[in-house]
Amino acid sequence: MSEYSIQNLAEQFGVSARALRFYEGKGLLSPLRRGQTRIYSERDKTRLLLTLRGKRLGFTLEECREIIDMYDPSQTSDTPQLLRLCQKISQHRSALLDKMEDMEATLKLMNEVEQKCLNKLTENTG
Amino acid sequence: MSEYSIQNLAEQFGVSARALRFYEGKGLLSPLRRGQTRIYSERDKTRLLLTLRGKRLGFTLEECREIIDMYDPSQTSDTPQLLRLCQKISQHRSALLDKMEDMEATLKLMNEVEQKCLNKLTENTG
DNA sequence: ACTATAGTTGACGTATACGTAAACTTTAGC
DNA sequence: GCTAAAGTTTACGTATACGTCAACTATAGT
Repeated sequence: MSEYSIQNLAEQFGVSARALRFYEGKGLLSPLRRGQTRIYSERDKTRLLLTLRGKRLGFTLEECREIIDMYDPSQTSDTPQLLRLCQKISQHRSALLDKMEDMEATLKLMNEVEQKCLNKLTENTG
Repeated sequence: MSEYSIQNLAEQFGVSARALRFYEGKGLLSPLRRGQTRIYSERDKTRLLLTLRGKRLGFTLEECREIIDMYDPSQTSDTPQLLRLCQKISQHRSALLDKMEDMEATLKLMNEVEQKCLNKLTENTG
């Protein structure tokens, strides 16, 4: 049950088959082939989820790939590689926390404007 | 003190003058002119801040403009317009909260991978 | 008056992220 | 065996967000 056709996977995530092939070209997905036909696995599905999530957060596909490759259970036991991984995680977390601040600031502003808006509306009615 | 040249404003935000002109073409900024020369005000500065913040969150410039125009103290007292504003705020807040969920999920994943990474490192050392 | 500096308007170039059409192959159903 | 559906590659097209000249103007300093 962990095999998906290109159309199936595309529909599951609401993207086009073209997009999946494009992501493959960018190294984000690497489906097996039955003949020429692409066969997507659970791993591909997970990576697609992370890709789209990253996109929504404003990361480029290249950045998504970097992050996702990092998190992929490639399972290195090599100490220097593990250290580099920890470093990269720190970097990406900083980037995310920065975005988080942007979001909180934006939400705060939204709430303020909404309050002003509601106040005016009650003025109009009252 | 609330006037800035194009270079000055660009440097304050770490963007190019070209970008500021581009944003102007997109309706995000609307500096006054002294002759042909652009003079940026505090309002422009604020809108630029919001623009860059929106960009970092993955909004297009067009979306940024929509949001920022909305929040700009144009101060409508017109009831139907105020109601539309409230609606739009709700929409944008939903979009933001979705992004927030993406971020939290990503942070959670980061922490998990980091933990695994640290565990392996202690294994290697121990 | 001369030059350096900053600014202006085109206009073309570029990277990202796909869309879309063309031409062909493979697979499934009748 | 034939057709329709789904898949493939190749290649050009498009929207976004600027970068990068080019050619000209305007202003400040010596």
